[in-house]
Amino acid sequence: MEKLDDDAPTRRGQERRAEIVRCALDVIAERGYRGATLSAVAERAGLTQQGLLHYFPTKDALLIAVLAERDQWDTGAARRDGGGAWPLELLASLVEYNAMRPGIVQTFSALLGESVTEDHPARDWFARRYERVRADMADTLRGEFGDRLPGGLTPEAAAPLLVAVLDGLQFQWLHDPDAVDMPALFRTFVSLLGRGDEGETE
Amino acid sequence: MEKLDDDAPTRRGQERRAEIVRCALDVIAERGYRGATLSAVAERAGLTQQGLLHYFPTKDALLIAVLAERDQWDTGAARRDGGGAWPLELLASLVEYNAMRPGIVQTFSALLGESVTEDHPARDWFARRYERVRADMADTLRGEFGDRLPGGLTPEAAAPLLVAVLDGLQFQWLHDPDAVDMPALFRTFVSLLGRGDEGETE
DNA sequence: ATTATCTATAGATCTATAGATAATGC
DNA sequence: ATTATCTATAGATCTATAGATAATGC
Repeated sequence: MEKLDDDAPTRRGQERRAEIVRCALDVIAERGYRGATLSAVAERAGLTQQGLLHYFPTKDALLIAVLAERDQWDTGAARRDGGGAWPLELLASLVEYNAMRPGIVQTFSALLGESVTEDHPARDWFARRYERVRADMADTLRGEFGDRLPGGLTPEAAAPLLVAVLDGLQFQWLHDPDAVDMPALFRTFVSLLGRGDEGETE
Repeated sequence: MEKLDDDAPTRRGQERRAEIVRCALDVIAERGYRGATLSAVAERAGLTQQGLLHYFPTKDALLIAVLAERDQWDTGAARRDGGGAWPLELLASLVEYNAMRPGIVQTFSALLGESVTEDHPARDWFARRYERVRADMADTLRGEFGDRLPGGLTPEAAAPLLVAVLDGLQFQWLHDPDAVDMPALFRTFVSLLGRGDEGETE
């Protein structure tokens, strides 16, 4: 009595959509969202611009799919440690992982930058994401350390600083990967938070 | 025997140029560089798009003028403390100052984001700027604290983290100024660097 | 029938060039 | 003379719509 697809596109169609989203990620990394033309994305996916609009009726619809992809990515990362929470050590290894994927880092750094401009279609998404990430991070830190981290900060103060270091290091690293050892610097910051008086090697 | 203007434009012309650059800063804040059309900048400056091109022959020439403006700004800030150097306290008050000028913060955050994309005309400028800022900051920290900060970090490790916190907090603050107390959070970070075991209020 | 693509094209923009005209400064 | 602006316009793009055609799945 169950219908297998309600209005669900065919499997084939879903794969094609996913493929187009992947191409969009690439093109956004190269030119940002405003610079990413439908034609460029379509060409990379091997179809015409009008063919692309068959899958995503507007350019914004494509962006929404890109952001949804990122949401899943985040959820996946959170799930890997079991409970929507990131202990510091897991965060550090996430940064190591990111350092091997400059493309995806570049995509979302470019989008983050654009998103502060007025009426940008990803503006709300980033605002909400930050709110959520800060709250989750603070919860996690509180669960791990209580009301004070070893370094002396409250979870509510440490959370936005952690996020800031993550984002900020990405920009420096994208501009000069050889000069900025992103994973090592992040670990240095983490140990600064986690134990106030550990010696750090540069 | 001295000629007052070699090929220098008239005073009037220089003022007009400065005015146009200010308008460009505004429009970039609203739409980023790629989204900032010459017409929009021209309209804000009260002339036609072709009139604007009389002062800046290409769009990139206008961007270069915008970045030069920022260079002067930075130089001014560095000079305020006497020697191209920023002790931590002065940095903290710079952040307080920035928190009162969301427009300019937004302009350069948007440019920073765009600059990671390929062939962006500001790409080199940001890469070089970061290199210089990190080096200056490390020098300053070393001059102030020697080879170890009180919190245990080397100047070379602390410098990129400081820059990352500055940039990263700006994005969060732009997205939600009420939720993110940028100056307070920056001070918290500074005191984490400066003294490993001070109590922090949230 | 539905899905996947394509050709054709409308309707906006965008940057930049060419060349005219008015105003300003020696 | 030089500087400041304007009108006109070329030449590219860009997003999106309309409608045709081929392929796929019940």
